[in-house]
Amino acid sequence: MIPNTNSSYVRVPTPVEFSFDECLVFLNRSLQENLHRIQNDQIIKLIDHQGELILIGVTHAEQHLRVEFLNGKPSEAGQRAAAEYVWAWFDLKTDLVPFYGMAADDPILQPIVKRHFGLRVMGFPDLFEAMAWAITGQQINLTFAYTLKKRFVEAYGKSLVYEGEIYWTFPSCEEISELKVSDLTPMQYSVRKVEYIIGIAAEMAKGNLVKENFTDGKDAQTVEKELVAIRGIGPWSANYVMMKCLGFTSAFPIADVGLHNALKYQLELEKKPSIAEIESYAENWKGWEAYATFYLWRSLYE
DNA sequence: TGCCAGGAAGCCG
DNA sequence: CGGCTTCATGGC
Repeated sequence: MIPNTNSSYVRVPTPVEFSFDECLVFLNRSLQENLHRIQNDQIIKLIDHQGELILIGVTHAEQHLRVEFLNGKPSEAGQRAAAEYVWAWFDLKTDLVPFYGMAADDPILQPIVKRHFGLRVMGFPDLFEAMAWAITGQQINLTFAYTLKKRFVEAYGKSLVYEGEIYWTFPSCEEISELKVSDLTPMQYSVRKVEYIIGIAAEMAKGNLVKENFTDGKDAQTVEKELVAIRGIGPWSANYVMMKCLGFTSAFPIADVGLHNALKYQLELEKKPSIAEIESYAENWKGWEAYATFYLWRSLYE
């Protein structure tokens, strides 16, 4: 191996309301996760910036994340892209003070927020990844969803070996747009999910579907409507993508089974709450439904 | 072993 | 618009 003598890094400032450990718990939730690896409190992840493969090692230091470049110093644009990726990944742009102010008086959220202070909505900066993962996870258990993602990534993603371990990028929309349905069904994706994913990849590859279209100041209702118009994206997926990729703290995947189970356990209910009951609980969460949901999900894997 | 899983489309009235 | 059916297969 060629020794990396020109070690370099960038810093990404973190707010006070930030807990690296809480974010790590989330990133560690599946043993099948192959888009990052965590060892010794360092997150290692491969990023594809316009064809430039950048392997980053993220650690936490005083009031910042240190983003180290492990496979050589990237271009200036690559360094900037890596910093922006981390910024979006940990949702560092959101000021959580008002959320915590609201949650302090909320009977459901108060204990969870206290226990997991500093947890951020861990996101998907890449729109194609967010949409493809949402579709993959529809109606199947998370363990199986991770199995499917692992097969998908290892068939069509780019990879790089570093210190004996292999790191992957999520497949690009350009590559997936050229696939046939029969390329993916052997992985045990359903035919319909493959149609959805390839269809979305094709629209993105043609430039008809871009993240900036949804982050240019449109209100949440408009964005949700535009997303739901896309085949394969229903209300749950639209709100999931808005929450995890587009930065809407008001996004609310209210039909989510995990959310229902979290509320059931949290409130010690006999059965899962109805949508109407959830709407009632959520009246207090206005503007922060995404964070309420993410913290409730967190409460499921203590 | 049968019900459940981080749903959505398509059809019908 | 609201309800019902189909898809599809692993996990536990």
